[in-house]
Amino acid sequence: MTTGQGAARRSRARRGEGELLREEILAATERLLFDTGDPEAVSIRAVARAVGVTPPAIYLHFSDKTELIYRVCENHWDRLNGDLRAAVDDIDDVMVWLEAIGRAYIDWGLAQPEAYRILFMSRPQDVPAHVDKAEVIMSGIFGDLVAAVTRAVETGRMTGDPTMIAFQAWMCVHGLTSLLISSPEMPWPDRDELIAATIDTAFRAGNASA
Amino acid sequence: MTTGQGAARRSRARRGEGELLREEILAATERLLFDTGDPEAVSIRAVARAVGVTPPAIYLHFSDKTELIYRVCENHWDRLNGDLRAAVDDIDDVMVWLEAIGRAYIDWGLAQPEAYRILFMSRPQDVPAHVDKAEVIMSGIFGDLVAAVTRAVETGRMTGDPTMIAFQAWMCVHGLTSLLISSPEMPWPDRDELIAATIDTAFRAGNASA
DNA sequence: TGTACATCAGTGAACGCGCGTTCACTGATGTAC
DNA sequence: TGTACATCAGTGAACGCGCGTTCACTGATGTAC
Repeated sequence: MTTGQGAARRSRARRGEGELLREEILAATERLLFDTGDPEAVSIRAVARAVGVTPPAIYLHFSDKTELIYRVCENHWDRLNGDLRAAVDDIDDVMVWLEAIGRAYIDWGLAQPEAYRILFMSRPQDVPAHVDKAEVIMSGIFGDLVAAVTRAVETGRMTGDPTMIAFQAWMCVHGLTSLLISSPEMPWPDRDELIAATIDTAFRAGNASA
Repeated sequence: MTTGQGAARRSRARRGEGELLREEILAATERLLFDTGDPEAVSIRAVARAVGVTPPAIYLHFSDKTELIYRVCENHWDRLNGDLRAAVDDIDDVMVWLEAIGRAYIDWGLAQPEAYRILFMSRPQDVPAHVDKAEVIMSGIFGDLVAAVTRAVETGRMTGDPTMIAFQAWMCVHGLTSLLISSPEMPWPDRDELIAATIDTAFRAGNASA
């Protein structure tokens, strides 16, 4: 087996159902990306093999490799935002919300390390030039975080600059998540304890009682 | 220019001086690695071009590509440990030492982001199998950190489990360093302020006065 | 001091590979009449 | 209900590329006698 000989040859879509292949290509690319965590390691040919189709068929749905990879990353962002929002959807108390979002973030990254790697640990040049990563992040869950911290400060439950506090909190949870991903073989302390301590530290910058 | 046509053809070393080429190869590989931050993006052929030599000449000094890359990474670790130790060499007070090492770590990563990326943000499979990364880290500057925190706890200046505190501190400074490296285009708050706040947070887990 | 020889530090050409992409094509599916 | 035709969803072969690695070789440098 060279690179997984993939599905048997895919039967051709009926007329008007060409879009089905598009979805299959995206799903296969995501699987490959998930396995390797490296956009460069995913090839058009490998995707085609995985789907059970010849390489030129990919070009019927994506203009080139860059666009294909980009579409998949777009999905990652959507999933991250969707999953995290769902995890804290029904929480009213802002301090509880903050703790929950921190945990949800760490869990998400550890559950799908390769997706996390692509979103937050990749080289800037791996992101297509027309994507405004700052805008993507700010309009997503991180924007919610800043809003939540702002509310906490306004109600006197935290003190300091909300943006600063939010960035610091992000750095704490990212530090944990990314180190566990990139160095799984380290003799880490108990993982649950580590997560609890990190959540605790993450929002201490703005802890009014500190 | 395809990939930098490199030096003009290198003049041949005199007899007994073959090891000179070895050093030049390592230096060129390090430069290429530094430019890309991606071990996969560095090729034997590109290294040979950069040195001004033909590809087979590389094999006179390294058994294969994996060994070449590994030797360069080894140098990175040595430099990290050497630079950081030098930065805190003459500090006696343990709390001052901790703050200084945190700053030195962040500065080092930001000054050579691609080296940092290779050491702390790469895929586990990019590291040659026979390297015990845990041992490399523990015997280096991180070992010094654990020792320092232990001293701080023993003298009553911090409280808690030294290993836990050290790991948490590492995560804080790593979170900052790696996010600044991987997302330079984000609208970060003032960098100096961010660094100061992170150093502050990093050791708060064990801050006896908290 | 001169010459044959071994060795060292490389070179040059070639191998087989997988890659992204293009191009001309095919053949099943649906539609018009 | 039957048939000619357009279209859609692909295929198959080929391009040129850079890669890691191997192999047989070369020619300057130093050494033994």
